[in-house]
Amino acid sequence: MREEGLGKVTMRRIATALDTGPGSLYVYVRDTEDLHAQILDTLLAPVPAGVPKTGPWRDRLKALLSDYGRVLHTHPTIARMALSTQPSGPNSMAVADAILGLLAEGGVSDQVAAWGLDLLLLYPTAIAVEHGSSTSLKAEGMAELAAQVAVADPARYPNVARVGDALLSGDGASRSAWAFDVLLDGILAVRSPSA
Amino acid sequence: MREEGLGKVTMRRIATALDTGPGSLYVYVRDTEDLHAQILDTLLAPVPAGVPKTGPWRDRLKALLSDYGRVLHTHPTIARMALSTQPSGPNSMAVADAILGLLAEGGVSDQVAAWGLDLLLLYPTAIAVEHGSSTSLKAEGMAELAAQVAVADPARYPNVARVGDALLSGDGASRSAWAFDVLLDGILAVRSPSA
DNA sequence: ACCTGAACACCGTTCAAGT
DNA sequence: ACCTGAACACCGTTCAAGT
Repeated sequence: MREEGLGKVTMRRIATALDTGPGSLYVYVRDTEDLHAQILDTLLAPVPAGVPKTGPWRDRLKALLSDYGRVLHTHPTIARMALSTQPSGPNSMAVADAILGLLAEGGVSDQVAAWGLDLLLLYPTAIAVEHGSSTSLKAEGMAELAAQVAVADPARYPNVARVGDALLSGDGASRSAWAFDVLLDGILAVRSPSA
Repeated sequence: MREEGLGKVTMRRIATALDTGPGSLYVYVRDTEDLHAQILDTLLAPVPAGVPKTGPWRDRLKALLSDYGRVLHTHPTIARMALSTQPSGPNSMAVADAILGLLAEGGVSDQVAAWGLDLLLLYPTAIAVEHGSSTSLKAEGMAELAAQVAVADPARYPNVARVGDALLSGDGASRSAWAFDVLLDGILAVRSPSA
């Protein structure tokens, strides 16, 4: 049934792919949101098993988050949904459980891990949505930003001018790896929420 | 011109509000994306000035990021755009400059600040998009999640079961404040990117 | 020359009407 | 009883035709 979704995943597209009319899907799903949620959960099935069983917890956690990000990255429409709704379903739950387990292994308290989980999942999801818009547009925006930075009036924007090209340095992969390190360092350093 | 946008901000809606046909906006904007970008930049105008001029850099930075988040929070359609495109325009630039300045004040290296800027802006943007879907849906999703956590099979999901209610604890404001602390602690702790 | 809105190609969702 | 697709209410974008 819900096998392919690399392009835009819409009700009508799936309906016509199934040789039926729109509205027929509403027997199986309540909503477009629900449709996306069900697809995401099936896409997530192989993720928890793919994480290495040995090695430092931190490396395993980063591998898990990268895999999660990769899934969303290839399905931007689904990523958009994952951002607005807490993913539910057995496989999403398995991913969450694995993350909590690895954080516990790293000595993170349950309270911090509970809130950290959301933060850790939010990053790859947001990145996937960010890259969702066509790549050409992204490159164009980058070029525009580069031009703006280069031209930035040092009097009005002293810090932008000083930092300069560093703002544009690095590709997606190295930035993601760095971001996971920031998040994990932050989670290890932060004090427990006083909820 | 572009004054109100608390609901859904669409080409057609603005066009009819301006007593003209759709397509007429294309004289002023290239795209829906461009429209949103221009609106965001005007919304951001008062933000940099609103940050307190005295006090610890960290508190001022958190105040700035909160203000940025508040703007996006009241305009979810715009937030969606801000997630997919690097905000451009003079006021976005001023916000970026202020953040870089505060990080420098905190002793963060330019290299780290450059990458940290993106990460710091990503969080409030993603949260704004997340809250974009109608509040009732969010509450429903929460209830569903609560049910799932409560019912979680401790054999299959041992960590979810153990952490339990902590996953659902805290409101948006306290979670956001905590997340900013994680990000800042992480940025202060992380090693410089080896770009 | 410049603005415009009809037209095109899409959406999600509902619900009367068929099987 | 159950599935369906015509119909409704929206979108963004283009471009021929008017001013």
